[in-house]
Amino acid sequence: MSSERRKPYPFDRLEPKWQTIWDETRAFHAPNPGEEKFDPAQPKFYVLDMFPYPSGAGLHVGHPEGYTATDIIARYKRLLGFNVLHPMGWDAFGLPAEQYAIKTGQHPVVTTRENVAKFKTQLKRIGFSYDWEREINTTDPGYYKWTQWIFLQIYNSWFNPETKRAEPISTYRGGDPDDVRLAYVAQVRVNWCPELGTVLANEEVIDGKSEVGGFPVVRRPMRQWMLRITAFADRLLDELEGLDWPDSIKALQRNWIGRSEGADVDFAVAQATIRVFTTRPDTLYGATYMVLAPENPIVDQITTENQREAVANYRTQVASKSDLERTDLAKEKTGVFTGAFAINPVNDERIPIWIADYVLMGYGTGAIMGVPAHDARDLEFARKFNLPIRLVVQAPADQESLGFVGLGVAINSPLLDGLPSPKAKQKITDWLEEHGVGARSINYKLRDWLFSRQRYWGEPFPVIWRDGKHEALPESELPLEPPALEDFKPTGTGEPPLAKAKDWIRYSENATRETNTMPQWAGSCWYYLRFCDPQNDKRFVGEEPERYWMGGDNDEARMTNDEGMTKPESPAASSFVIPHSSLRAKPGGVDLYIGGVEHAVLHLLYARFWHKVLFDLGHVSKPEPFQRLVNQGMILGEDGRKMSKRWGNVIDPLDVIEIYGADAFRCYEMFMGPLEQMKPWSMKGVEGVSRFLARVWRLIMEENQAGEWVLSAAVQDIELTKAQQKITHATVKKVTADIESLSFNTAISQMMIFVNAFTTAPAVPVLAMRTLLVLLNPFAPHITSELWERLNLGGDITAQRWPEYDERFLVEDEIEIVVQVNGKLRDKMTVALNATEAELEAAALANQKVQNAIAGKPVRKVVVVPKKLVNIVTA
RNA sequence: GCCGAUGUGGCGAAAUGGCAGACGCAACGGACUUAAAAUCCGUUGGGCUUAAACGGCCCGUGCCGGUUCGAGUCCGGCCAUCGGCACCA
Repeated sequence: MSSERRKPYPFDRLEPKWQTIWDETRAFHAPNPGEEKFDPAQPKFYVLDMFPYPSGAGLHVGHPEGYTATDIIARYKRLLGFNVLHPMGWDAFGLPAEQYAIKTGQHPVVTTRENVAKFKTQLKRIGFSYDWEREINTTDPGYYKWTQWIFLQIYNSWFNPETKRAEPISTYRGGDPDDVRLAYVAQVRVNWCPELGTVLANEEVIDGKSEVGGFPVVRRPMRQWMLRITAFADRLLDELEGLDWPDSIKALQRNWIGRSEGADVDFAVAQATIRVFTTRPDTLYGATYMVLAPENPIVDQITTENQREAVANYRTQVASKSDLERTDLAKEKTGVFTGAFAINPVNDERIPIWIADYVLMGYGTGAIMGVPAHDARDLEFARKFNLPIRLVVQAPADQESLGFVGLGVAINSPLLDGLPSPKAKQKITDWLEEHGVGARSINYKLRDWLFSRQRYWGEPFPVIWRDGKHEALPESELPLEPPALEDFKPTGTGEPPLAKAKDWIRYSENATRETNTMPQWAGSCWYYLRFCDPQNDKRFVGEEPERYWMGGDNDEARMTNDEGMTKPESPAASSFVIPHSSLRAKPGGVDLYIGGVEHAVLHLLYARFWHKVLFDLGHVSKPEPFQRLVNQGMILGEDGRKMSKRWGNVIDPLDVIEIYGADAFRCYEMFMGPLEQMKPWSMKGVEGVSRFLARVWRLIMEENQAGEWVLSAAVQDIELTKAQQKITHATVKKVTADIESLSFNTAISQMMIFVNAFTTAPAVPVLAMRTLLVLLNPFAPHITSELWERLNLGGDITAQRWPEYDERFLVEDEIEIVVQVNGKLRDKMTVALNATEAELEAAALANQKVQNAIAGKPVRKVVVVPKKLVNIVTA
């Protein structure tokens, strides 16, 4: 051997070999309905990864964590006979790609092509079983043609509040349809990022900085394209219920949508009526002042002459503050009296009207009633400006009523006294409605989606402007490709780079093209649909493939057995049980979607929104796109810190594969710990898993005199011993159940136990190896394919059926029983399986250690759990 | 402040309310080897007892309480760490 490290088994030769074979035989191609080799008798399973941005840095070990999990599921499901859709593609439009292009001074078309090639090579080297014939790229005209087409569907729709559905704009019977379109243009205070030269959605701004790059973001009014996602707020909220998603993600989405129920209340002022929103109408009697947002236009109308200057100064001061400064909680409350008064409708009290920046124009009505006794912010404000404070809610006995913000009992409120808060809310709201001075009301934190960007690398809007009005580009003109620009950098002024392409802009004599582009999320809002039918040039997805892969109506073909894995006692009963599957086809959508938690309120909310529009318009068969969602946990560096260039702790998958092979890499990623948990990388851990695979190899292969690997003489066609029989069936049972529950770490543990048990055996039964190889195949596809071939077991391992187990082989004649005294372990006894409870009790009481522990005390009770334990309770 | 998640050996972690620490890493001891690597076998939560071994005993899953014959697991209350939201009325 040379200085090169000796490989524990020849993964460096066999892994590329099998990858080539899989490519050449189209081993993982999933035929669509109607296609050759499509088997309609089999149920479908759609298992999807969140497709990556092909960044210049290539893969890091975080990417393949989720990808390996989905690949194991895909391979496992195929072995169970499912038609498995397991695709991969590239989310290549958007800021990261464009920033990279600018940084490297290359055109994004070039960098994207290179980055995609790099990612693809890396993914292939890990041996993922993607159906590469379905590969898609959001920047291909053949793809974004349909992104633009879907935009037009949205543009040509409105949300009918009666039906609570999106409907074609032609059904709108009101005035100007442009007022109700789901895609509209509005002058809004946007998040403008000077550094990136573009506006950003609320979801893309974190702590006043851009999510991409971390650059400062300022507020600035601009005319922009918006998508009316708020119309779907209730459905986006309600339909979360039925989804099999982590509670934490559901909570994040609920939080982001931020639904609040309450009431609008009208306060009369001299010149007008001011409406406030409150979630606590039951505290109306406690309103001792009113506060308007400084930007509220009504301020101009009501401000009195001698307060005019102070108000103007305050408004100027507020306008100059950044969002970050304004929302700084630590700062003191500020505000100015307008000189005006409002009348509280419930008691005709005259209360002063203030303006203060703790009231936001963008939420509710931009006006609040100040109830200092029962709101922390109002209390702080009232104390600072010496405004009156009136208790109107009695707190529970052990708590102070002043500053109590929970639910209590109404006091000092003539109409409501003695009522618990929820009842009081109802009563006062009814009263407000009866008197025409208020109504039930619901508000959301969710804002409409700011959908345009002043960047080059995105889908151009299929929209033209004529006489100051927008109109849709005819479908026949899709895809609308962006102009080929030499200089595609942001202009910095807010004018999109596309505006530089004078010829491109000019659509006709009197019409010009829209020059904004769509945000990076557009392509990822529907890519999972395109995977169903990626080459279709007539539709965004064919109806039949969409129904098959995204539908949920193939119940009759489902592989389920609700009896689960429990077995009847009688060996005469059917021996083989197909395990209960938590991964079975559930009604509708992608059956399993794995990706990072960072998309909780971005991609996952946007995609649900688009999907619902498409559903309402009859283009897709189910209302939700992703039935089951799992987030993989972040992988930290060996030092326990987040991987980053800064710490020099980034692990490159290819470096690991070079030394230990792709199978070891895959297995280690899964062996580290629970999929959803954050966990640190450990090269030593990879080595351990690599040793395990090498033991599997040497169980079947041995080196001859010439240093060649040949089939081991120990492998023989012999019967399994009883113990081997048992561990084999136990392993099938555990590995199957663990894959179903995505507990890949313990599945691998069980296979290690299995291999350890056979390592010492004088002869290795080929039958046991056969079972092991199939079980291990989803985890380590290369080594198992090679060993399957070497053992000459017939066919390709990917065409085998998943092994079944027989509960009968798991039971023993004798079992070990735990004996406790007062819940403490004292001894273990081996007893016959069929020992009666009375026999168990007698045996336990006769036990010497038990007698010692009892020490003559009277026995009060004996608990017998058959096949498990005996617990003796003394006085 | 609100919402969510997590606390178990030296480390990654296992444990349908029933033997805490499976499996792996690290460490230590042994076999093989001229030697090393690789491989194989063994030990390994803490403490007490014992000359030593065997054996025996006590303690131990963030903290305090509760339910139970029995709690890492269920319930109540705290603490800590991480993530999200945050003047949202």
